[in-house]
Amino acid sequence: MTERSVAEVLKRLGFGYDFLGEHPMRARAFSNAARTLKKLPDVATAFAAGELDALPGIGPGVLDVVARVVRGEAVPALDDVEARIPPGLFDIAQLKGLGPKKVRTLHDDLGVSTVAELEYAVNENRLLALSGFGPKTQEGVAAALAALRARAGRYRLDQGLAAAEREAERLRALPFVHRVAVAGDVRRGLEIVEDVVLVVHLDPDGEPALAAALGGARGEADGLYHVVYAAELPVRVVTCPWEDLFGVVLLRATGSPGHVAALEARAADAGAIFGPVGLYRGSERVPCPDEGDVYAALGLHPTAPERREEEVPLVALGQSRPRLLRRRDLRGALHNHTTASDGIHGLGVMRDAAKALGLGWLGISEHSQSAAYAGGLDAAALGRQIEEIARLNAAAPDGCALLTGVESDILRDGELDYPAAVLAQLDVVVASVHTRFRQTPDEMTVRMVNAASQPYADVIGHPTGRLLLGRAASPYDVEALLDACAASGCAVELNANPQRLDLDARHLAMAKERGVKVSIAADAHSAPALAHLDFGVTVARRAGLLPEDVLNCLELAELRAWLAARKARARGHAGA
DNA sequence: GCCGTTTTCGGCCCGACTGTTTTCAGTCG
Repeated sequence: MTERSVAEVLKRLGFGYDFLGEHPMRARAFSNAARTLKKLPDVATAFAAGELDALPGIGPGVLDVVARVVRGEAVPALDDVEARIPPGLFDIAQLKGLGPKKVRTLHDDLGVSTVAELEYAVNENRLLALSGFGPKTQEGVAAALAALRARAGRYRLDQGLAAAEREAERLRALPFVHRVAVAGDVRRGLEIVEDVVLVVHLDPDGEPALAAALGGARGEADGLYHVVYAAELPVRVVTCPWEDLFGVVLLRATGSPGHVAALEARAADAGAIFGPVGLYRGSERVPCPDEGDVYAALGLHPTAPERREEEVPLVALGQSRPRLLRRRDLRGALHNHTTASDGIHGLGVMRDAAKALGLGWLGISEHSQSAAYAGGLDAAALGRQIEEIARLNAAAPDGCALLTGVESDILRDGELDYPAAVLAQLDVVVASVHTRFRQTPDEMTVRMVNAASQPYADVIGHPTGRLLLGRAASPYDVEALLDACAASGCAVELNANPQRLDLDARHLAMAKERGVKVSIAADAHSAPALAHLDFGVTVARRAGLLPEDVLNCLELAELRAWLAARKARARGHAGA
């Protein structure tokens, strides 16, 4: 039912060849290609545009696989590999700490071919006897299995949003459907969702036909029918039989329960009833074709979907309310990568893509020298990029301005990865942790506070290091980091990659309280990935951020002034 | 399989970490 993505197919080929031990270098080639294409949000579009062959590590063999996957055809090489490897082993290979070699041992020496069998083997301590395995390995596998169970049925926002849009399109194509809207946790922009909720206005007798068209199960709750079916995610379609009820149904299907309860209480205070099938004053139903009609009838400003949480108060008409950040407030974005480190597009392509998104400036921050695996730049390579950026800026003075920078690894004690003289040449320094995630919380707190106090650190990148449904946030004292940022003037990043969304909304609100500026970073490793900024705006809105809280909203000259002030402070620091 | 101031063969990101070993393989970032 769910077709595999191009990157997944390539990854399976890579693992398969590695597991079979026949073509180790071919395996690496496919694994590398999978990693490269993962940096593109939409491989099919890039393939259709003929943009893939230019990418490093993408040759005729990989392109052939991509073409087949995009066209929905079978991939003979994958069929061959999958015919020779029990399917469960591909799942086991996803577990942290288990690579092709260890999976091979598990299979050959223990007869394990499924996740369930692996769990059973772990419970019986049977991994201990395997060569290359020991108590720590078994503990690690047990933890990875627990993490796998914990994320079952949970999806990232980008996955939920993509599925919601696909399913909404599908519903709109049905002749008896008049209007479709995305609701639920996806609409409120939760970083992790469990299902997709859609609201449809359809013919009064259209609901059985809807269930038939979707192949779903019918149900009924609070006087409304819904249809439940499985797509990439579980989908629940709430049906709205009357046009002037749509606002009510959409509002209630969007939630949160706490927000809906607050609206119900507000209605009750005004002697009205806000229920599942309408807003009633006495026996009269108030027509509410849109959500705004509900809020207006209750004497309220509409609450943005991202702010509809229990702890966010309703705002009465006549009360002033701050205007939340919008996408079009963004003038630029920091922290992006090019082919100079581990990005897949060059400076010119990145700049043009940023301009096409309406951005007037774009910060380039490649990996630093310690990050050899990501093609980190030494001081000389940084110097060459600074010159190239100067040339590009001079050649197109009216285009999107490129800012020089680096994403410096934060070393074990919080120091940056270059001497001050090198950092001083750069427009902006983003400081991020990429190694030694397993320091104790106290050590990590000291490390992060030190990093935020480094004179040349301008932004702390993806501050907790979490990977959603992958790696937990580093369990250190984020408030101590924010205090240090408030003291030093260092900004914090909201990494907008949907796998990170780091900091989260709760911590961003704490940053705002302290007056710490937020940098919404695409952390783009390809030109199309700049679009991830949209997710950043969603999270920023959930945190209640305003344009004035966000560095991206500065005009180029204002940003340069902010950076220059930090540079002057750093020089003073060095002179002291 | 991909790639090329190493260019049609012969290499292939590389250092750190970890847990396992008894000198290092496997995995990760």
